[in-house]
Amino acid sequence: MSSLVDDVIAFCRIFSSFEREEVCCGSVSPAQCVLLQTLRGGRWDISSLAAEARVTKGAMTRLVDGLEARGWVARGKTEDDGRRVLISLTEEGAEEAERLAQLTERSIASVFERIPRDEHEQVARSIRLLRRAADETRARLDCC
Amino acid sequence: MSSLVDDVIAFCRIFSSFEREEVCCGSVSPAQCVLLQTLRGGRWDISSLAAEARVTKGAMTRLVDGLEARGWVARGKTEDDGRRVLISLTEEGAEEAERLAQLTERSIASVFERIPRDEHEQVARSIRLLRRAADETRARLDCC
DNA sequence: CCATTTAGTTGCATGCTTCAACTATCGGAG
DNA sequence: CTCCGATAGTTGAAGCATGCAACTAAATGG
Repeated sequence: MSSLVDDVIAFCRIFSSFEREEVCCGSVSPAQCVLLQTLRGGRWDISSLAAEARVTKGAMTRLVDGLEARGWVARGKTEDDGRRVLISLTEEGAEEAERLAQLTERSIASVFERIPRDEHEQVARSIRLLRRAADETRARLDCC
Repeated sequence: MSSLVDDVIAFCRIFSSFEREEVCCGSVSPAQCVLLQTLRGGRWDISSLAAEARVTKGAMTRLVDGLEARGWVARGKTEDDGRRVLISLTEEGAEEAERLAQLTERSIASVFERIPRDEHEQVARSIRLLRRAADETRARLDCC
């Protein structure tokens, strides 16, 4: 029972170190990497991005500043609400996000290669269950 | 196929945010939390701790400084090599590490509660496979 | 005995984060 | 319509983590 906890912790920490060393390596910070991935889904405003990443609006403003300075994202205004700022990927930003996504995918694939092929389906299913459960748990926390 | 990658990424990121918000919350930084857990296994020297955590020796020196200032770890010398510094938990440090470990365990348990009971065994097995595969992948990286 | 390597520390620069104060805008009550 | 409170975002100050490079102390080997 306790070994399960150890395994979850160990796996997540190793995955984080892969992210730092293989994906972000040199080019971007882990936080910027996550942000670029998030923006692949479309336009977001600062507050939503901050909530998604679980940081303050101030921190998100500066993360966006960093990506904007590199020409990877652009700030845009909405017509209906002059306060909101919509962040979107530039063409270069989309390319960089795609590159980082491929590195991440390759990193995870190299882990899966070390798992017997006949286990893959079950492992994928388990991860999906875990992800959903974690999403629900996190949502519950937000309302308390 | 791509959804598997998304699920792994999402789960690990949510777990990281749990670690930050529920476990370390207020008391210690995530890095210090990990370090305390590592030290539950016995004495380590700075270089080994740095390698384990994948940071430079300088960064590890300062992490240890922080824990030492709070009275949670102690620096000790070895008899055979005057350069090495052995870090060990103090009694208070061991208590804090235990407290953090329990918080982590509770956090993971609350995720598992949202997974059907008859899936638990399979999920635990999958996580163990993933952890081992990630360990091996990481070890392979070290030698390149 | 001296040169080289190894363990650890420290100065400096950079980046992420929070908190709190601040600006600009929106929306509703009167 | 006007004013007040709420909301979106930015900014300044401070704290912490980290890498790099220079440095000290100790071990190792020729």
